[in-house]
Amino acid sequence: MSDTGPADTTPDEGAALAAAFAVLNEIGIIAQLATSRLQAQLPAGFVPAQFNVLNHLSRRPDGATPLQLARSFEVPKTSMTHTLAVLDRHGLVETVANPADGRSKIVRITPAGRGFRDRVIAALGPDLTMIGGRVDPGTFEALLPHLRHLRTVLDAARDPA
Amino acid sequence: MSDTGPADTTPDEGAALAAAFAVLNEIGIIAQLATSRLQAQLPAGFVPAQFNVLNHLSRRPDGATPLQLARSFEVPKTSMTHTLAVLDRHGLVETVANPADGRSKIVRITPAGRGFRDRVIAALGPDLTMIGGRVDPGTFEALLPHLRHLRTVLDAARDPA
DNA sequence: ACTATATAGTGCGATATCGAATCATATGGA
DNA sequence: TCCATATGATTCGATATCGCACTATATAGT
Repeated sequence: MSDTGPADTTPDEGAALAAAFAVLNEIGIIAQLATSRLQAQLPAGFVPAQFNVLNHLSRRPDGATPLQLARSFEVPKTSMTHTLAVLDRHGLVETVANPADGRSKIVRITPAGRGFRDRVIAALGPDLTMIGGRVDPGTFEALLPHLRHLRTVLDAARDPA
Repeated sequence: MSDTGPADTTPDEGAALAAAFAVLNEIGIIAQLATSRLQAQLPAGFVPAQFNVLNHLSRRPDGATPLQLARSFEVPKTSMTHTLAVLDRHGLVETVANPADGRSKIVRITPAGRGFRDRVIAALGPDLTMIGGRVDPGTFEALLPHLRHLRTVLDAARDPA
């Protein structure tokens, strides 16, 4: 068997698997590095998961239910309950009853939450500019469509959930 | 200001920032989805971080020090101490004194650890094959060189550490 | 050699993440 | 209507992750 690939496949399948494995490996490493940089820009006491939820909600003016958020981020409901409790405690999101379902809630970002998000993004700017200045021109543009496509496929291939 | 970008830049800078932000956003989402799939294939009680260390060590026959591992994954030393303690307790890595530095240790993967890693990768195969069958042909090959390049730049741009 | 400082690793307490169980409300079928 | 089952959310206990403080060893300057 090859160094990184799984066992016993035809050469073509093996090569395809190796490429997929390598891509996801690189993506994992880049995400780790990017998360570290995000973490470094967050106020003390906040973690990337909390910012990510705020960022997500900033594009949903109508809000979302905790379960929808949990599914979007592929985390257990209980983790989202905790994350939302923290954001709520800081006044960055607000929670109201779901008029369509008495068991559920609607979570919305508050103006304070929007300000928080905007400040973090602004703080990331110089970092991103620095990175942008060091990569070959066109790198991001070359990556983006393929990444969107891959994400769409992965997203559609989730457990029937 | 644009929807996702930071404030007050020239149009060109703004567009470049938006592209970089979008790429890292997609990468983060894909990594999340991929991690969930990895998680699903791990034996109960193991987390991706532990597998990642095993996978990393499988390519370093001479082993690595805990600090090197912590830096590779950009996690605090204390997190790595814990991760290695779990792997050690299960006999998946072994730890010996560092002959070159009395304060340090060398961590190596054991045959059991290699078997563990190989089994997980084999279990991932069908999943990856399914994904490979649903993405446009050439997607992974198109992504890989640019991702490697981006990772290299991010890696080189880390704090002087 | 001696001292000051830097570095590798760990112990501890706090928060984050997660799985199992629980409670409340919805939904579908007799 | 009543009951069985499904679903949204939370509580609780266990593990993971992390920052701070500490110990032990190394290194540099004198």
